Amino acid sequence: MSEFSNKVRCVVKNIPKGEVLTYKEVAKKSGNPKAARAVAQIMAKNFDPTIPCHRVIRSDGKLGGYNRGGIVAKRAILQGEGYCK
DNA sequence: GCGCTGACTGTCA
DNA sequence: ATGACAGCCAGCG
Repeated sequence: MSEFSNKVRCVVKNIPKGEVLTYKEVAKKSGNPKAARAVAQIMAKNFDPTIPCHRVIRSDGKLGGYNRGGIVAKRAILQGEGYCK
């Protein structure tokens, strides 16, 4: 695992309840503002149970995806935490 | 080292 | 506003 992936996990893990960061923001905080795609790649295949990946969304305001119950579960979790769009 | 893939993003028609 | 295109990056075979 490279340092970048580790950073990504750390950033996502630190997202407060009720808040959501875009892949771009996460990538930026991880050290690579242009690695939004890489972030998505890490989340998509190497999911970490300690990370609330459901708090990571697209810059469009769309949810993107979820590998742990589907986009539906993700939406439900966000709404449950207070993120209502 | 090369090429493919993907939960992305920004720009143009 | 919507769809198509190109650019970028890390992980894997």
